[in-house]
Formats: sequence, C-alpha cells, structure tokens
Amino acid sequence: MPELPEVEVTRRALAPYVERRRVESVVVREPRLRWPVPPQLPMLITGQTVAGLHRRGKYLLWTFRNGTLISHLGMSGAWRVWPQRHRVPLPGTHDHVDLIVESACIRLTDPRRFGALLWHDAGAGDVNAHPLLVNLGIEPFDARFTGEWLYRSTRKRAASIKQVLLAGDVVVGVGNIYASESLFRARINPKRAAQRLGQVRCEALAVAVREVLAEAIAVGGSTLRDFVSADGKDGYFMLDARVYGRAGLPCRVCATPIVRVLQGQRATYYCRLCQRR
DNA sequence: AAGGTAACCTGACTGC
DNA sequence: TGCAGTCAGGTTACCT
Repeated sequence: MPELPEVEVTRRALAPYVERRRVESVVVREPRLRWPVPPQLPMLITGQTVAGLHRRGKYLLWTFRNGTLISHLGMSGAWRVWPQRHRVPLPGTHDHVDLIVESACIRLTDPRRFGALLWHDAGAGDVNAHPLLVNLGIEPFDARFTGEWLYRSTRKRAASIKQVLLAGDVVVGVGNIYASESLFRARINPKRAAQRLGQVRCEALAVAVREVLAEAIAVGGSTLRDFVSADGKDGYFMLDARVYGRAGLPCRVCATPIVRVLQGQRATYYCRLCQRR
C-alpha cells in the first residue's frame, strides 16, 4: 500500500508524538513479519528517547542513541497514533506491535505481514550502510535528483523505464501507482527502454516524479488530522489518478481508452496516444 | 552488472 | 451462501 507519500505523511503524523519522547514499553504480539521482529527489541528501546523520526525511501527510521529502529510498511502496513494511551482500542487480529511513547500509543497494523521492524545497533556504524538501505537510489526531493542525473544513471539500463523506476536503485519512493502516474505526466511510454530516453525526456520525468509525489504528500497532509486516531485505512488516501486503475476508461486528456499491461508481473496503466514514445 | 521469477501473506472482489 | 480464482500500493533471494 504505502509508497513514498504515504510513508512521509505517516512520518509527519507520528513525529510530534515520538520525537524527544521516551519509550515506556513495547508490546510485540506477532513477531512474524517479513523477518522476525528482534526478540531483544523491547529491551533495547524501553526507557530510551526517540531522537528523531526520519524517512529514507519507503523506510521509516527511528533514531535512538544506541541505534536505529528500521521500519517498512510493506504492502499493507500502517502506523496509527492513539494520543491517550489509556484510551486505546483492544488490539485486532493484525495489530502486531504497540510502542507506548509517553502518553501515546503508536500501533503497527499489517494484515499481509510484508512489512519489517528491524534494529540496527549504533555499534554497527551508519544505518545507511545497512544491507536494506545501502543500495537505495537518490531521494526524489534531493536537489541532485535532476534530469541530467536520471539520464546518466540509466545509460546501461535495457529494462523498461517503468521497471527501472520501480527498482528503486535510481530514485527511491516511486511505487506501482506513482510510476504509472509519473510516466503519464511526462508523456513517456512505460515500455520504453530506460537507456533510450533522451535528455529532454529524462528532464520531463524527473520533474513529473517530483510533482506527482509532492502533490500526493500535499493531499495526504490534508488528512493528517484524521490520521491520528483514524481507524482502518482512513488515514490513507490517493492522488486522483490520471491512469492508475482506469483500464478501459477514457484518458482525461485525449479520451482514448486507458490500457492495462503487465510488466514484471505488475500492472501498468497508460494512454497509448498521450504516451506514444 | 543487470534482468527475470518465485516467494513471502491476507483480504477483497468476481463469477459460477 | 459457498467456493475457486484473481488481484492488491513491496522487496528480497535466487538463478541466469
């Protein structure tokens, strides 16, 4: 479910409740996520203060003096905030972890359990050297993410531009929805080999990726108030899609029916006319 | 080095 | 109402 915008909106919603606050207790009801939640996690962070809540790609990084809690929401994960720890609903089937942080309860829900909660000890060095983070591409809002940079980093990539966007080793945070949406905005055919994009198209794509993600964050940011204490997936949102999920419906620009194709076992949506090349 | 595929897991939805 | 089949916002491990 969550791509970069959803993770960033989550970060902004949680930050006021966790930054510079002390973890009072940790409850792990179900450790079987993508990898087991480390059994020693409660011991490691109970009594410790969250120095900062950061995002790298789709990962949330909880910084402590003694290490970093790395969290990923997978396909179906969500963190929810219950501001009053004594007024938290009974945990449901998929409420796997609670972090009691001073007055609030921060609860991780993840039906499919593709998410992850891992610990990186400060003694092991910079968290960015962690195997899950070390090969990540550039942040889309980093000033160095430009058309020029996109052009240079795709010269040896024979795969389609859609799949290169999804791979996350060039630019992070673009998931299946926003890959289709960005390519539509840049008027680029998703099947085009990345290495065959010229500088002009790379520039258009860099701009489109940044705009699409920024708009999605803005839309989600407007739901921040509901996010805290929201139940279910009410805290989530989606940018009004131009192509994603609109197979057979008319293109909003030219009315040609949007098509759905498979690329690497994932659905891609695009307009054959607007995105000819 | 880069690319393709299976695998992890549950729930929602469709069609018979 | 039930059952089988399909699909879902992610990513790694493994094999070419």
